[in-house]
Amino acid sequence: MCGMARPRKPLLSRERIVSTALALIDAEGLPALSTRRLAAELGVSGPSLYNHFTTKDEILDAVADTVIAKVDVSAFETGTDWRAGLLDWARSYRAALAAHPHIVPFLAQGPGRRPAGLKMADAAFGGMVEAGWPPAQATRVCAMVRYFVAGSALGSFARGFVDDPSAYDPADYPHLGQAHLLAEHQRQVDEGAFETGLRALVDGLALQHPDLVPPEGS
Amino acid sequence: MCGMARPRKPLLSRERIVSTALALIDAEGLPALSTRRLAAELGVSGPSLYNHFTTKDEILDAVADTVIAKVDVSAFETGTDWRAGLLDWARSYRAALAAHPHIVPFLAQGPGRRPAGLKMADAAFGGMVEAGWPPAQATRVCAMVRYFVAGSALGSFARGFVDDPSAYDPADYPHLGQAHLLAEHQRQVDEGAFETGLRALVDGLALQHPDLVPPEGS
DNA sequence: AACAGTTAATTAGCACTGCTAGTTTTTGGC
DNA sequence: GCCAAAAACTAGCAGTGCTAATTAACTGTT
Repeated sequence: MCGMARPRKPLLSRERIVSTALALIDAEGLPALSTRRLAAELGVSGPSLYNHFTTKDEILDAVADTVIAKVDVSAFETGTDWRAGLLDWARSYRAALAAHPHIVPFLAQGPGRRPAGLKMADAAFGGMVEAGWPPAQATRVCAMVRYFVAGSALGSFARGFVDDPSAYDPADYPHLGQAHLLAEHQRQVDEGAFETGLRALVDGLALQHPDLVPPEGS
Repeated sequence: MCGMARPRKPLLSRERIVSTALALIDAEGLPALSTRRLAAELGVSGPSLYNHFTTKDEILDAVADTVIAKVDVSAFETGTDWRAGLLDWARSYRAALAAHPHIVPFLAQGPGRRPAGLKMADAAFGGMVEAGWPPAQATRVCAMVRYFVAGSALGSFARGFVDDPSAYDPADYPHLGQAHLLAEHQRQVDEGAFETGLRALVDGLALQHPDLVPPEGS
C-alpha cells in the first residue's frame, strides 16, 4: 500500500512551520491559526506538526521569538549615551511589534522565557550598567521600558476603539468628544502618545539621576 | 412532563453570571472559564447562559467592565494638581488590575468599547483639560498612562519568567545574573519598576510643560 | 547485506470548545 | 383567559488541541 508514510524528503521543518505560521497570523489574525489550518497551509495533515513541536504554544513561542529577534539593541553596544540607547531600543522594539500586530496579544503574555527576549533584556541591562546605572535600578528601568512598549503596542494594534460611535450616548461621557471613539482618531493619537511618553520617561529618569547625564557638549 | 423548563424564579441574572465568572477566573485562571464550566458553577446547564448574553466574549466584556469600574478617578474631580491626579489614577488603575490578575490578558486586548473604560478615560481627560492641558495633548497623556499601566500589569501578573533557571545557559546572557530569571526576583522588580516609571513619566511631562506646573507652595 | 531503531508522514478518534435549534413550561401584559 | 416573551432544558454540530496506532523511508551497526 502506498498511503503516504514517511516521504523521501521531509515536508516539514521547524523553520518552515514557524515562518508560515507567522505569515498566516499576519494575514488572518491569531485565532485563524489552528493546527489543522496551519497544517493545510503547509500541505500536510494535522498532527504531523507534533513531530517537530510538542505543543501549539511551543510553535507560537517560536514565532514570537523570531519577531523579538528583530529588535535592534546595537545602540547599547557602542557605549553611547544611555538615553540614546533607551530611545533607539524602545523605537526598534515597537517597530518590531508593529510589523506583526496580530501576534502581540500572545507575545505580551510572557516575554520572559524566550531566548530572543532574554538576549534583548541582557543587552539592554548590560548597556545601562555600563553607562553607570546601579544594577538594581537598571533592571527596573529596562522592565519599565518593556512595559511601556508592550502596553502601547497592545493598545494600538489590538482591536481598539469602536467603529460606529453612534451606539454610544455622548451624555455619558461629557468630556470625551465623539472623535475619541473613532478608530482612526485613536491611531493618530497612538503615534504621538508613544513618542511623547517615551521622551517623558527618559527625561524623567535623567532628572532623577543627574549624575548619570553626561555634560551637554560630549 | 416535569423536565425542568422555566423555573418559578429565574435561576440566572446578568449580575450573578458576571460575578461567578469573575470568581472562577480569579480562582482557576482565564482558560478555566468555559461556558459549560461556568454554567455548572451556577447550577445550570450549558446554553442557559445564552438567554442572558449573546456570546461568551460579551460575558468577558462585562466581567472586565466591573473590574475597571473599581478604578478611582476621584483625584481628577477635585481640581487638584494634575500630577497628583495622574499618580493617583495610575496607582488605582494598577491596583484594580492586580486584584484580578487572571483577566488582565483579556482586558488588555481592547479597553475601548467598554462603558467603564470610557467613563474612566472621560474623567481623566476632563481632569487634564481642566488643569490647562490642550485637548490633543491631554488625549496623548491619558493614552500613555493607560499603556504603561496595562503593559506593567501584563508583564507582572501574567506567567512571567521561568521557575527553573537551570535550563538556561548563563553564557548566553553575559550580563543577566541567574537571579534575573527567577519569578520571585521578577515580582520584586515589578513593584519598583512601576513606581519609578510612573514618577519618571510624570516628571518628564512636567519638564516638557513647565507652564502647567503650579508654583511650589500652592 | 541484513537488521534494528529512529524519523516523519498518515488516519482514526477522544474530550472539549462555543454555539444553535428546537422543546417545554412559566410568567406577565392586554 | 389568551398569547407572546422569557428562561430553563436536551440534542447536536463544527471545530479545537492533541494522542494512539500504523506505515514507510532513512540511518547506523554488525
